[in-house]
Formats: sequence, structure tokens, C-alpha cells
Amino acid sequence: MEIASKYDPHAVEDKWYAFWLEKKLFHSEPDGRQPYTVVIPPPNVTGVLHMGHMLNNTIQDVLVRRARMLGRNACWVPGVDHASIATEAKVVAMLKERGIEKRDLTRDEFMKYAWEWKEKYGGIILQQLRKLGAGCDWDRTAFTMDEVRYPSVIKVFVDLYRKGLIYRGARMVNWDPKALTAVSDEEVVYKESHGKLFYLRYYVDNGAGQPSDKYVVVATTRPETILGDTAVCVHPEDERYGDLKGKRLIVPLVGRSVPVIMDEYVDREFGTGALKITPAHDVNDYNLGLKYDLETINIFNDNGTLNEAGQQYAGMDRFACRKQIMKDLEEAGLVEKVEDYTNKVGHSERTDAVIEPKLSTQWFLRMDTLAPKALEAVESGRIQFHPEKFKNTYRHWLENIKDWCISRQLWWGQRIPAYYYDLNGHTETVVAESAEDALRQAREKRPDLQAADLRQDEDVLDTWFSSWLWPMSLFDGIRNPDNPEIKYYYPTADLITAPDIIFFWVARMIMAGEEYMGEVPFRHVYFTGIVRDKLGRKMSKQLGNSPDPIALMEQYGADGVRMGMLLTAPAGNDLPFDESICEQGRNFANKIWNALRLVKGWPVSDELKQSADCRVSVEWMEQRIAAVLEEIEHDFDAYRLSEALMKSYKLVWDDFCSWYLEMIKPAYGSPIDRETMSSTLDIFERLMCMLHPFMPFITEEIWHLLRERCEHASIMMEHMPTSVFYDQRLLDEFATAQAIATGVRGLRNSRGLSPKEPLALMLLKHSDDAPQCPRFEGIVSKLANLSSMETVQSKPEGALSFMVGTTECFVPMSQDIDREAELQKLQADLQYQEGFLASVMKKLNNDKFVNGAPEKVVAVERQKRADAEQKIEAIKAQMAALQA
RNA sequence: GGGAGCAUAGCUCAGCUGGUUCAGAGCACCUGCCUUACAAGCAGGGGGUCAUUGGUUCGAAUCCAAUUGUUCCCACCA
Repeated sequence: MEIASKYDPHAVEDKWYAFWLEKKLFHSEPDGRQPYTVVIPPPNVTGVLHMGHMLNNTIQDVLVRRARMLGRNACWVPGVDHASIATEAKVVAMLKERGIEKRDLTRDEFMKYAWEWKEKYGGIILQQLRKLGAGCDWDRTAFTMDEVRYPSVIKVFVDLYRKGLIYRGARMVNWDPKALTAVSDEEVVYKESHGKLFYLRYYVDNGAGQPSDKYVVVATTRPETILGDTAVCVHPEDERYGDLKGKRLIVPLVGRSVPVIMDEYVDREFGTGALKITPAHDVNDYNLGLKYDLETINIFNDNGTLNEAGQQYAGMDRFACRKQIMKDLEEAGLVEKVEDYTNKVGHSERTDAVIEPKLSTQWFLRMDTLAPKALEAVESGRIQFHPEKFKNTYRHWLENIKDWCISRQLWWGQRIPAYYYDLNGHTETVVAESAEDALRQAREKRPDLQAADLRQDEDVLDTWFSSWLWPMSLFDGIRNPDNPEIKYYYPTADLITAPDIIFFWVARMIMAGEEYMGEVPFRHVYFTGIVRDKLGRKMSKQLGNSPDPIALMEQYGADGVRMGMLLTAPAGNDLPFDESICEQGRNFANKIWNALRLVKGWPVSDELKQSADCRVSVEWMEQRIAAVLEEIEHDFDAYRLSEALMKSYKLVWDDFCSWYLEMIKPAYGSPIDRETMSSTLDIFERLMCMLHPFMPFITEEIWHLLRERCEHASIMMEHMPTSVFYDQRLLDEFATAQAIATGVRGLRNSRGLSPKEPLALMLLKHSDDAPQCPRFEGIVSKLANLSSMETVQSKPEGALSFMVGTTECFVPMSQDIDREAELQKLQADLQYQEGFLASVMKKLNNDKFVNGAPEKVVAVERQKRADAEQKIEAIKAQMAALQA
């Protein structure tokens, strides 16, 4: 069989992914096995694959493939999120390009366009995940607005409303004037902004609503909001303003007379210590407004322009108005001074528009009963976070949680199932799963009501209000809580997500799970890090610093990219991404490939009997695998995936390729015996199984090339090797053999001796220490190219030496050796050993140590002393021999 | 302003309940090799006062405190 010397992932990857799909190997149905369920964090339907997805989904795939090979019924459910704001923004932009304005469309017309857009462009990311090798059960692909998920969301809304957990209220919300919707606190990003602090004069009311000659200076960053001022506040203990008590002030330009209120909220140190109060446009002012029963004057339209309350400024944009009003204030002589000022201004995460605090009617979900349960689930350990440090963040948030604003002023999403109608001149509300149901309910109060008299709420629900149900709604557990699927697959096993959505999503899923299933939605949460560029910056479209994952996989192979990313990404640690890490993955794939070439290139002989060297080599490799498996299992238990991968990597590259294959390798052209070959294929297979979760494609390919397989066979369905008892003494013995071989190679290297020239090796036998690797002597001879290996009673003349432990090893030289160089080496060695001995002696001469430390520790130190003394003696003897 | 985390080799990180896993790994680097599996490779090698300063202890990378630096989260004083 002719096998190319370089591994080519392209054909291999496409071939096997198609095979897995065709054989439906990712598909799961409930059965008698223990389930292992993972739900994908649903990417935005508008999304395209980025590096964060790569990392996140690779981890999920590793866990799912491993669980399946460990005999569990693995089910990884994929899906996408409708992403209200992001998608609606895209559709609006698309329509705009076609000359259509959203405001000219009816809701139904708009939704038709939106669904068309979704069908055409949505979910590209799911296709891209296939390239990565993601073994999702595609038959279960879900969408947060599909025919199962949509009604589930509505059902939950109605239910929570009936339980009294959902209410409608006037609240100060974060208004996005561009998207024309309220956004949650979590969707506001504060950015440093260089602005001005304006000092304005508020004249004291003379009692008749006219300015007197006295004035108070008030500092503000937003002079345009004076139009909505309804009070000025000072600290009650501020002597500067003591005489203002009970007075009124005239708002500059506006001419309105407003009261002076006194409240400790005011920071006397800031500005002038006098604060203007605009209850409609500032959260804190709003609260003060409530406290002092102040008038609320809303001066803005929803799009951020001034409304009629803005008087002569009506219709202007808020920022244009700010300039104009400053000009007018200057002209009126009402400006005391202007300072440069840097503060943080809230921006909309989605549209980047400056957030406008706005008083509006929104729907809220109460958190006071839901939050404590979610906190308990994590505190009690029913859910474990990896790494654990995120518990702190989680706790802090839940302990200070505010009610969740769940309404959004958009069309793309689940429309809030609240209906309004007139009853005796005021508006009544009914909440119901359908219009028919709402009508039925409403008729109980107003029997003559017609369907056309009911008006459904215009708003939709926050997208997270659908995603928080994801682990349940995927199995239709909301509508049919007793169905066999939800009973089998819930709770899911592991959730893999990024820490930035711990509040948006993780905490809320826990709440929903507790509320609707009475059980947590998952047992473990694995938080990935954030993928950054080499400079430590977050990857973003704007910076253009994000590599195209598809192109990367083209270049390095999906396995290479997966391996490279995982190797450098311990849980919770940010990943500074550099293409070179993919190179390491690609190189590893190539290494495995070439190991296959070597093994498959050997002719096999049935006559040849297995040599003792080969037998012990096989034995060693098997023991070694068992030992590493034990470590890897611990790593997986602790979710240390990168450690597990690194150990697998070294097992294959170092132990298997660099040692084992060299040990059993027949002389060129000679055959290998059947038994060793067969064991080697077994070992190779086992290694491929171990690697398969990390590198699914190449392992499947090689597994098929190693032996004839039946048409339906796949490595995916093989059993993952598990650790068994292993003989540590054999492993130790081999470590000694390795040390000897390495010592000889080092000697050759430093003295420029050819590896082709066979050398004789002598081990100096001390009193009763036998040669330390009896079973591997033949192998050492082969690996180090020794002509002989013997134990001697005394030091040979004219030999180079090195030490393995306390055993001196000699290689006699025919030609003269460079005495000067050898002496120098020995001298350095001597110095080190003497220093080491001194540090040991310091301890042993310390009575407190000898008496205070455990017997075992002291014994170890004594052994160290003995070893060091022996080594020093040996070195000195060698030096003496050289100088003789 | 409040809170949490981190600081070990050039880079990314291990290092569990203080003591032979105590100073480690991978990559990068240096030297020598195109040795018929692999130069995407082989063999060998150098490199760290474990951020700083104190403390506890017979003994500290490991425990405690302070300092410095750094990251993240929360709040958002107009």
C-alpha cells in the first residue's frame, strides 16, 4: 500500500463526516443506557462561526464523543436563537437596501420578510459546525421560535403571570433610541467618554415666579435635560445652601419655577453640591422624584429627538439640542463656566446608540422567589462550576438581583400574550395562550366583547426569555412535562459556555429548571475563556483581528485547529490565539499519519517467533497506556481537558512513536513477527480511541486503515479504553533504560560521535546494586547502538562517563579524549553536587529539623546525603584518573 | 466607589492537604543531523531569586499580611 508522506485532511474530513451522518451515528433515542445530554448554547440565527464558537463547540464535541465511547447514550442537541434585536436590525437594514422602511410595513408584512430572511440566511453557522466535526443530533435541530419552542415560551409567560411573578409596571428602562426598544441592564456597555461639565445659573425665585438677583450654580453634563427639570437638590447639611430651604429656583431658559429639595443622596464634593433633578431622564432623579413626589416631564421622543415639552427645541436631536441650548444659555449669560469632564456613558450593546434612561411601561419578571433557588443549586454543589471561581460572580449577582425586564419593543420574537380591552372606560388586561382564550376570559367580565375589540400587546419578549427554557423546551418538556424524552434526557450533563453570559443565560436556566422541572438543568457548567488575539484584544469584526475559522480549517485541518485550540485553553482561561497553535495540531496529525506509514510498511512473518525484546516492549507500552489513562481519567473528572490532551499527545508522540516503535522496529527490509504486529495494531487502535474525541477525523481514518473493517464500523462506536492495574516496577525499570540510552546519546552528541558507530558500555557495579533494567538491556543496546553492555567491578581506563542515578556508566574510547574538556565538565558537575550536599547537610545539622520533621522526611534527606557523597566520590575519582 | 481572581522559563500554563515529581510541561530558542515513517522530522542542550517585602514554621512557589502590577465583574456622582 502506498501512503502519502503527508497527511491530507481535506478528503478525509468530508468523507467521514458524510459517513457519520449517513449512518446516523449522532442520533440518539432514549434507551436503556445512561443518558449523556448536552444542549448547544444556541448561536444567533444571524451568526457566522467565529473563534469563540470553535472553542466552545470543540469542547462540547470532545465531551460528547468521549461519553458515547464510555457507553453512554450521548445526545447533543443543536439549535439557533432568534436573537430579537440582532435579527430585526439585519432585516430592517436589508429592507432599507431594497428601499423599504419598516414603519411603512404592517407587523404581519414585516414578519413575512423576517421569516424569509431567516430561511434564506439563518443558521449558516450550523452548517459551519459540521466542518468542525461537531457531532450534533441534527434531527433534533431546534429554533427558539419554531412550533415547539414558541408556544412553550408563551405557556411559561402565562403561567408566571398567573402565579403573580410577572407584572406590568412603569419603570425607568434603558432605552435604545436607535433600535427603539428597551434593553436590559446587561445589554448596556459603559464607555469612557470625553465630555464637558457645564455650570449653569439657577436664579432664586423671588416669590412671584421671577428671578431674584441671587443664584445657585448647578453642574450638569446634559444641559438639554434642563427642559425636564422639576427640582434642584442639595445636601441637607451643606452650609452653603442652608438658606435655600423652602425656596424655589428658576430653571434657566425654561423659566419654570421648581422647588429646592434636600436629600443626602447628593454628593457635596461633586460639582457645586447642587444637583438638578430630571425625573424623566435619569434613574437616580427618578427615584428622588418618587420620594419627593416631583412632577415628571418627559422631553424626548422615542427616537431621541425632543418632543413638544422641548418647546422651541422640539424636533431636534438630543445632541444637536445640547449644542444649541448651550449657545442659547451662553447668550443669556446663564453659564458660569465649562470644564472638561470624562465619564462613562452607557451604550447599547447591539446598536451602539447612547442609552437614554426612559420612563416607560414594561413587563417584568419578579426575581425574589426564583433567585434564591438558583443560588442554592450552586451553593449546595448540585451544580458545579468549572473553574469554581465563577461561583463568586454568580453569588454576588443573585444576591443583588433586580427584577427582569422581559419586554422588548420589537416585532421579531414571541409576542407578549397580553390582550387589552375597554371596560367601563378603562383598560382591562387579560393574559392568555391564545386570542380565543383571551376572548373567553374577557367575556366573563364583558360578555358582549368581540374578537376585534381585543388588542394584543405590541411588544415581544426578551430573547433570553426563550433561551432560559432551552434545556427543557428542546425536549418539549414545557408543553408535555411527562413525555418520555424529557424524562430521559433531563437534566442535561454538562453546559459549555462563556462566562459573559453567566447572568443572561446560565443563572436564568437554573431558575427555569427549578421552577418547571423541580430539578437543575445541568450538573456541571464548564466556562471557556475568551479567544483573544496575540495582543490580548478581544476578537471583533471592527478590529478585523479574527481569523476566519473555515479558512483555518482549510489550512490546518479541522483536527489540527481543534487540537491547537484545546491544548492552550484550560477552563476559564482566556486563549491568546495565534495561528501557530494550529500548526502544532497539524504537525501532530502528520506525526500520527507517519506512524501509520511505518507500521503498515513492515512485512509480517508468521514463522518468526516473538523476541523477548519485543515481548517486553509490548508489555511496557500497554502498562504505560494504563498509567496514562489513569491520569487522563482524573483530568476529565476535573474538566481539565487541555491536560488530558497534552498527556495523550505525549503518550503518542514520545512513548509510542519515539520509544515503542523504535524498540520493535525490525531492521530495514526484515519482517516483524505476527504477534508483535498484532499487539502493535491493538495498541495503535487504543491510542486512536483515546484521541478520537479530540481529533475525530484522522483517528477514524487511521482506525479504518489499521485493519479491515466492516462497512458500518466506526471508531465512534468503539469502547474507550479505561485504566487497568499496571506494574509500576516495570515502568520504573524502563525509565532507567531510557536514562541509559539518553546518557549514551548525550555523550555522542557532546563529543561529536556518530550515531552509526557502535559503542561499548560498562556499568560500574557497586557493592550490591544490580544492573537496574535487566529486562531492557537488549533494547538499550538497540536504541543507543551499543556493541556491548556489561557490568564491571572497577573503572576502565580512558573512558568517557556519565551517571544514571548513582551508577557510573563508562564508554571506553579508542582514540585520545580531550582531557581538558572532560575535566571541565566534571568540575562543573562536582561543584553542583557539592552545593547540593551542602544544602542537605544544613538541614541534617539542624537539630530542630532532625527532631521536628517526620521520620520519613529525615530519612529522605539522609539518603540524599549518601547519594551525593557517592557521586562526589565518583567524580573525584574520575578526575584523578584523567589527571594521572 | 464595591467585590473577585491572577502574578512560576521568551509565550501559554501545571505544580492537590507546606518536605524526592520541587522548581516542571508544551511551544519557541540553541547545537548537530536530509539516519529509507515523518525536516510538519530526529538526537541533544540552554533557560526561572516562583511579582516585592515582611511574618508563621525545623522547612514556604505552596500558609498569613501588606505592597505593586494585572484581569474580570458589579455600581454609575449629576
